Formats: sequence, C-alpha cells, structure tokens
Amino acid sequence: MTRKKIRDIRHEEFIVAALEATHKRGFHAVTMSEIAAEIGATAASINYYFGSKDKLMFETMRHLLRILGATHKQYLDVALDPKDRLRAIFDAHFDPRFFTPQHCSFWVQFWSAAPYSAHLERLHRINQSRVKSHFRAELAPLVPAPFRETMRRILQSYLDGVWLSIAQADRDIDPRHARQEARALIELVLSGEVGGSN
Amino acid sequence: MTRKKIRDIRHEEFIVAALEATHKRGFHAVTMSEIAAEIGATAASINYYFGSKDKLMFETMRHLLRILGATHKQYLDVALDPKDRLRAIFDAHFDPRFFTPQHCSFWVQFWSAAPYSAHLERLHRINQSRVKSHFRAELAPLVPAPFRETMRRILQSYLDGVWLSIAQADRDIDPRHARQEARALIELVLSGEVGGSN
DNA sequence: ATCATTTTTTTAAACGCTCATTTAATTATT
DNA sequence: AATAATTAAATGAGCGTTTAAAAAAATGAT
Repeated sequence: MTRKKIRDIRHEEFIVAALEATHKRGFHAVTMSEIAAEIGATAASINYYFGSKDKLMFETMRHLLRILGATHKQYLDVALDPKDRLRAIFDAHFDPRFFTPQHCSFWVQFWSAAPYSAHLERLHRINQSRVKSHFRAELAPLVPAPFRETMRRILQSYLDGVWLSIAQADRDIDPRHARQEARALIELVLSGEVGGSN
Repeated sequence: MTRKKIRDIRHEEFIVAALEATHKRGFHAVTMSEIAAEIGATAASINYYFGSKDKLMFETMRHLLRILGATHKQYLDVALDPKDRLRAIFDAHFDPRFFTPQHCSFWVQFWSAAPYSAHLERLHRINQSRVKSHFRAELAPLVPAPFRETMRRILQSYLDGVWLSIAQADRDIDPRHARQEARALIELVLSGEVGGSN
C-alpha cells in the first residue's frame, strides 16, 4: 500500500538521473538538460522539484550518504567482535550497492568541489567526522592509544584513495576484491605496531 | 646571465597565478580574469601565451608533474638501500616545495576532472603508470611476489588519499608529519605479510 | 459514471548573465 | 620602423533560471 506521492517518485528519479549524467559528463560539465533527458524530462521540471541545480546535487549527495549510513548500520548489526566492527566500515564503503562507478565518480567530484561551497562543505565535514569517530571507536579496543591516530589516518586515507582511483579507472570494479584488500590492510595495521607517537 | 625571454617569464607567472587562483576559487569556477588579475594582467594575454584556458590548465599540471619528477629523482640519488628508494616516492610527494595547499588543491581537482578530457586523461595515465612502475620496482626487493601488488595498491591508494584529505582540510599542512606517517605505513607493509594473493 | 472546475505537473520559449575567445587598436621593446 | 606585448571592447555561445501557458490529474457535484 505504498501510495507513493509523485513528488517522491520524481525526487528519486532525478537523483538517479543526476548520478548517471554526472558520471557520464562530469560534475561541473553536466547540464540540467542532460540530467533531465536521462529520464525523458525537461530541465525546468528539475527546478520545479528541487529549486536549482545546486540543490539537486546537494540532495543527491545526501542520498548517497543515507545509503552509506544505512549500509554501515547493517554490517555493524551482524558484527561479532571489534575486528568485525572495524571491517564493517570498509564493507559498507565497498558494498556492491554502493561501490559503483557512478557513485564513486559523483563522490569524488563532489568532495573536490566541496571546499568551494558552504553547503557542500558542511555536508563533507559532517560525514568526515562521522567516519572519523567510527574509526576511532572501533580502533580503541584494537590498537594501543599511542598508535591509534596514526593508524586511523592511514586507514581513512587509504579508503579515500581507493575511491579516487576507482573514479578514475574506468574498468569495471570488483567490490569483493576491494574488501579483501581492505582486510589485508586491517591485518597489517593490527599486527604491526610501528610508527610515530602522535 | 639568465637572459630569460619574456615568454618564459610570463609562462611561469601565469602558471603560478593559475595555481593560486584555482586554489582560491576552484578548478571550474575560476575565471581567466581572476587568474590574470593574480599578476595584474588581463585575460586576453593568457590566450596570447597559452591559446586557451584549457591549455593553461594543462600546462600547469605538467609543471607540477615536472617538479614532482625532479624532486623524486633528487631523493633517489641519495637513497642508500631499497627501503630508502621506496621512501623516496613518498618523500617526493610530501616534499615541502610540493606538498602545499595550492598544489594539492589543483592536483585533486585536476584528477577528478581528468576522466572527462582526453588531454587531461592522457596526462593522468602517464603519471599513474610512472608512479605504479616505480612502486613496483622499489617493492620488488622488499616484498615477495605474491603480496607485492596488494602492497603496492595499498601504498598508492594511501598516497592519493592523503592528497585528497589535504585538499579538503584547510588547516595548514605539515610535510614532516606526512612523511613520518608514510614511514609508519612502509614499516607495516614491510613487516607483516598478510593479504590476498593477486 | 459524467462533466466542470480546480490543482498539480510539465513544457516551450524567453531572459539574462557569465565567461572564454576574438579583434582591432595601443603601448612597449628591439 | 618593425616587431612583440598588452589591452579594452566586442562577440557569441552556453547555461541556469523564470515565466506563462498547456496538459494531466484530482476533485466533487449532479
């Protein structure tokens, strides 16, 4: 009985369209008409529903963040031990529903544009500190305090770097392999205890 | 007696201007006038020297890649053992002359735009395979073959990720700290030998 | 059910603005 | 006097947004 309002349907459609069109043409190059054409609509209707191009892009990013958050939660719910919980962060980012060329493209381009828009920057900061605090929490029982921040930054930079490289390489991506490699890194981080103090 | 031609002087000036202006306003948002204003010139003169905005940006990226290459070479020349040679890659990327907010901004934004321009994409591919083969070569005497590619990808993704995070955080950056952390990661990678086969 | 009426959704066309590029003229250098 | 460097102004294309009207859907009285 999901009597979906047409408004919600369009919202969803246009967000998917924005992801696809942005992937094809680039975050800044893509035009309203191209996005609209993706679902056989017209540029004006984007403004009818979203108000402006910027707002559509903003909502699209929020959409991604919602998916990521929900996916992460799913993995956390089935995690049995601290290591599982740490893995959950990577598993969420590398979930097949999420780890697609379209999403990676949009993600990377969005973040690289973030420093130049107050709204985008806010979204970025919120997400960044969310991920950061998750990493900290999961590392706490696994890594002694002196190394913890170093390890966290290594893991987090690695995570970002993988997305960046996926956004650039156009070959099709393999979520399973990405996870596997993340686990290798986790093992490294938990096994050795080298590194600076801070 | 460096009787520099005015053409070379302007080239250099405009490239520096492009870096600065791009850092301030963003890769796509920045205008010819803004770049020119950076050195008290006018937009038209950019075209006089470079032909177009795209070409200026292209040359600016090449400029960065030249610096990076030269810096890397310097570090390689004083490297004593394999581990030093591996460190040299990070040391070059994190060299104070290179590891600045301006450069990181430009770098990240340029790469995120690369998939949508044939010229930029080519530059990216060239650089990417250069770095890749360096990593491979330096890891060869240090890491047994089965783990080598995994380790390389971890290191390389990490490297990209650090740049990405620097481009976003506006706090001033600390090359020394970045190097130190890179060394911690190198130690991890060389100590442990976990991970998938491929 | 049917038809008129109101509301919602969609579009085509116009608007206005920004910006890269071109042009033609001016200034500086050789 | 000739060439190189620089600029102001003109050009024109592209695009997001607005507007006003059309089309579609919902409403409700008969």
